[in-house]
Amino acid sequence: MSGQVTLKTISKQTGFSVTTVSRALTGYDDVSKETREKILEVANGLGYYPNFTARQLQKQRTDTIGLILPTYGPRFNDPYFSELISGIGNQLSRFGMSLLLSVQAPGPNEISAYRHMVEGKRVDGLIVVRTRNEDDRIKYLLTTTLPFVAFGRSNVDAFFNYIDEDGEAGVYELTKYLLDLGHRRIGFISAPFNLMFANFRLEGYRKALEDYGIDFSNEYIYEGDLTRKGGELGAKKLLSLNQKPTAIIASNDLMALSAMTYAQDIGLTIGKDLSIAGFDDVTPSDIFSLTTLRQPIYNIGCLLTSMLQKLIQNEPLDEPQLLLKPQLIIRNSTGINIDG
Amino acid sequence: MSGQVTLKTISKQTGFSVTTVSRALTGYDDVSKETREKILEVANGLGYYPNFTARQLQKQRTDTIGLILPTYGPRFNDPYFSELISGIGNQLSRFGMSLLLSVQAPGPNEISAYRHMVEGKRVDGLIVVRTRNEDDRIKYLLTTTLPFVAFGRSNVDAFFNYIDEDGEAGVYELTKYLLDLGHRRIGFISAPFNLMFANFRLEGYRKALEDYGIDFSNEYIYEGDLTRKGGELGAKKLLSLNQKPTAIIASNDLMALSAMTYAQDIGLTIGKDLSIAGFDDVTPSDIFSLTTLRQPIYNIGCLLTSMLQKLIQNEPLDEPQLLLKPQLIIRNSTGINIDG
DNA sequence: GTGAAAGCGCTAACAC
DNA sequence: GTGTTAGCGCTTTCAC
Repeated sequence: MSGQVTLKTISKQTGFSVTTVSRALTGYDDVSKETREKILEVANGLGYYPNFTARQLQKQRTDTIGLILPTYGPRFNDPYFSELISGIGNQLSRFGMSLLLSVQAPGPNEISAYRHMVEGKRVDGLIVVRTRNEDDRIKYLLTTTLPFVAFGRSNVDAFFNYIDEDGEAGVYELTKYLLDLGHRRIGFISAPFNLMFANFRLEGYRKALEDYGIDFSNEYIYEGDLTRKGGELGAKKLLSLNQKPTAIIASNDLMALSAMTYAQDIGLTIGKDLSIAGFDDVTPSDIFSLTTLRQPIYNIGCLLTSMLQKLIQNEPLDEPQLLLKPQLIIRNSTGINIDG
Repeated sequence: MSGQVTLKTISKQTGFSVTTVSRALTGYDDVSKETREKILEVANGLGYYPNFTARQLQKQRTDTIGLILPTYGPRFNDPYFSELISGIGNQLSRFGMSLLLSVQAPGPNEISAYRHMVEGKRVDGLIVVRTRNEDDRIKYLLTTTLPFVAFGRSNVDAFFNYIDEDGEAGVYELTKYLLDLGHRRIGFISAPFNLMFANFRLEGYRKALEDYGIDFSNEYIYEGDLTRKGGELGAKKLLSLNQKPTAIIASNDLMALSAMTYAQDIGLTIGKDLSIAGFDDVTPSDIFSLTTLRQPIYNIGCLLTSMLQKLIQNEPLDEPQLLLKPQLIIRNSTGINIDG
């Protein structure tokens, strides 16, 4: 590996000490102009590039943040994550930082993946996504000193920084909108109940019914898994009830879209025989003209990252816990209830 | 930072030298059983975790591979990348390796992003995706000694390892299928021509026409940008020709889907008035019943990664240049030509 | 202004 | 078996 150009190489070549070379290259002003120029010239000629690892070790800083995607199965088709990553990546690059990405399904190995990053000192901070009930990852991170930001709240007994969508308010508004259209039997295809956002969204639904004096019935709730399959099964179950719902809300667009497909397959006209709404407003939802609640996921990725960057720099956060209001996007998948 | 537990801490605590501690913990067998047990006990008690950076520096190995996503604009909604990342991530985790991810649009800064990873010695290898004509990234990597694998071929004057889909064969088959359905005017919404796969796919189209004795006309070709917008514009242009095409092939599903939407909006029935086909078979394509060519992107991610792992280990590759045949998936978006 | 020396935390070559 | 020594490439006191 004689090809490797280090400070030592330049030092030998120029006659200056490694220290001086380092200072010249880093831009310290206590190096004479001549020296600096000479060193820069040689460094450029040799194609010097600082060794990141060495710098990290010395500085005890990696300029890298970590993200562990909690994905099940072989794929994560939910466009949710790709938009998020895009936002994070773009924001990071503005500060010359990098992203260390892992893919690890929730379960016994998950915390190991976090430990690996945290205790192996691989990252300066972490972003936790898709928070859960009494989230183990957050509990773990709270025992460490590593800065982190969560996308989502969690019911743990301690303060932590997060950004979240106000799913409750969003779904409340959506449900009210459907109620105002005359719907009285509204099905709900939920996300897994261990996910925090599932409960908030369901709560918005429950409250809206309550405010309209309509009984909440478990029959109308289906716990889906956020995948297309889940949406289909949910629609199947709800639409086979004696008292079929005239509208269905799904906890994410992916499930809403497949519920829609299922309903169409059994001959229902969406927006007339059955209203369907989702949550997220990811890519194909507008093509399907799906009524939904928009989360600006790309922006949230940026925001999460800049929050984390501030935490790492020990700068104060103006809003350590940020609750964003999703925007109700009304399209053609919902309409007035024509069913008695 | 007294909290940091290092080999030194354990060394002091147990009385053994740092070396011995290191060897005991790494599992060398030249440490006595007693010593090892004692050391392990103390290490566990203290919650020791090896410092990754230090290990990297010493070993001159990062156990990390790099991926720089060449995305334009604020978003990359193409499910393509998320599936790829998922495959890469899962394969990496099997070997205890990590992924360093960057997001960098093609352009003057792109090579800097590569240099940053390569010359900063941040990764042991790289995956290059979405190869281009005379791909600068590949040319650059060829000047280094870093192992890399490309997803896609490129017309550079040197050998390199890649996996690619045989887009030419795939589109040839698809075009023939449409020709056999009686279509004679077939539009083609291409990917940007600087992308290698764009040309291969177009070539498959051209050859099939040739084999059927049909003139190739530039009028029927639209250079799209792989986004939804591009598909819409392409459909608009092609469907406003005097001699409208009766079928349209798009270079990816995203464009095919939005072309489909556009065509529906102007009153055409897909599969009857107009046949549409895409390429990729990403998530929502089956919902739309889009005829397409399937690329197993998740698997390709796994394959790319295991190829790269072998290269890094200096193991021989059975197939250093792998050309996969995409699978034609026929759905309802294509049908016989009813137009004279 | 510049250099010598120390050290970040780890591993490896070589003694004993 | 275990310890000593050296070193990965860099930054940072602290002298001079």
